[in-house]
Amino acid sequence: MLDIKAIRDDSSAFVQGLTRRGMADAQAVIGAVLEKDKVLRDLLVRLQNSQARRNEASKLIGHAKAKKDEAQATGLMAEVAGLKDTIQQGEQEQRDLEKELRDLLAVIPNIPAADVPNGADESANAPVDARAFGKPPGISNPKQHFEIGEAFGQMDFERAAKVSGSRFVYLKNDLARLERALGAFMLDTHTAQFGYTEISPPVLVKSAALFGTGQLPKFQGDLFLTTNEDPFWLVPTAEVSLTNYVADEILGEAELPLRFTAFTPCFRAEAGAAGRDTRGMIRMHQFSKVELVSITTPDQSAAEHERMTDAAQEILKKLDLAHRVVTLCTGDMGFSAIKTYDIEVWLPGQNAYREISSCSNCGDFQARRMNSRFRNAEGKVQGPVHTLNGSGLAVGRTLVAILENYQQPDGSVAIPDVLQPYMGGKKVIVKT
RNA sequence: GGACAGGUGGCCGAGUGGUUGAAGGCGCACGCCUGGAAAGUGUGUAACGGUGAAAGCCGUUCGAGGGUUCGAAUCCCUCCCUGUCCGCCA
Repeated sequence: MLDIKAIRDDSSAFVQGLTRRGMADAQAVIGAVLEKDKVLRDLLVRLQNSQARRNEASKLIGHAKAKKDEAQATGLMAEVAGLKDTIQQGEQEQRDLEKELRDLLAVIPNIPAADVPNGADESANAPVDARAFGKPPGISNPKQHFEIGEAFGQMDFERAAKVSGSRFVYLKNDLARLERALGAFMLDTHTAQFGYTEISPPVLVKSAALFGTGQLPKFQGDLFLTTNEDPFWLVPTAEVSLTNYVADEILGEAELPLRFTAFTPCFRAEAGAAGRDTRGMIRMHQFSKVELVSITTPDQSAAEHERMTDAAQEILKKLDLAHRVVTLCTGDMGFSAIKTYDIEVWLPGQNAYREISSCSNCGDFQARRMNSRFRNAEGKVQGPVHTLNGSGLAVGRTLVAILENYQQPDGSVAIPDVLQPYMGGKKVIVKT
């Protein structure tokens, strides 16, 4: 949620920021917000004057009654009775206007940071050369991960389709264990090396949580919703559960930054993705992911963003997987972000770099929606915190990357050194 | 799911219709006291919004939303949450 006061102070900066994102009618959108805000504030001045007079008169009534001055009390009571309708009407109008203003603001995306490159789509994303790691391995006639997994008899899309439909998979045996190993390895790295606190969070959440992180109300179509009387949403990412942990709270500055990590399933409807990545495990309705979330003060968030990206990259480095990092351009960023790094891992089977992590600084955008603030050592409330989230990493896609990058000429797949302890010492995966 | 009991400031806790935004305590901040500290003692200590150059003034908020009343933390209705017991259950 954008800050209405900041919009009032410098609306052109917001028009400019939204235009950079590719919003064609940014001027009109901000104009509508300002107009609604003006109507609301005009109402508040009138309403509050009436309320002040009512309060004053009511106090006088109390005094008059105490002094047994019934005549004065009766006169004042008549006056307040006259104000009653005006006030009740005004209060209703206030509620309506506040909701209308909130509804307008709720669907406006965050403003990109100054150092985010302009652009309409992923072709304008900017490589971060200093973060690039490794070289694509020279594998002749590389197989795709699903060819390898199916040949092993450990990756079964057909049975998954029978039971659940498309975009689901059964992993079996060593591949099932590999998923669990990756989750444990990632959690261990983030907790031990980067100070994240391991969390096992809810994966069914209320609407308010999804509003807080920005998935609702605009992106309802990407989500699954249960059908019971008080429905739940299935989280599309643990970002929702981890970030909303601090919703409606005022945190002490001394306890910041908070760093949370969790290994959870994620659920995405993938509406609008028909025909994309239809084969294999790249795009599923259900997948597992290790998520990173940081809650910081405003002055820490930019540095924390770099640190979080380091943590995510560290996993790929330990696995010795070639990857590159791009800064998403204004047109390719998510709704809540002010700046995003995507980490793209090399997939020999696809002969391409594919996204395996996305690390975003959301500034105060989510904090404002969640009502998460912090106070300084003196106890003074300082305003909204900053929130960041990143994949550290997408476990399904990491498994894909391992299969494709570690495939051997004999059809087996070597297990990266750092994972062998998690695989009971096993060094290689073969057909079972 | 059923039956009770509750939801008040950073925390605990008083408060059943009229200077109560809220006693008291804890915590915290500053001062006094002390060689220094503890103890003791004094003062201060909510958020959000409107208005204003500022000081300030005003409004809203006692789980949420409605209602009664001239006036609601206090009375009524609906909902949510927490605790305890029972039932069910991984």
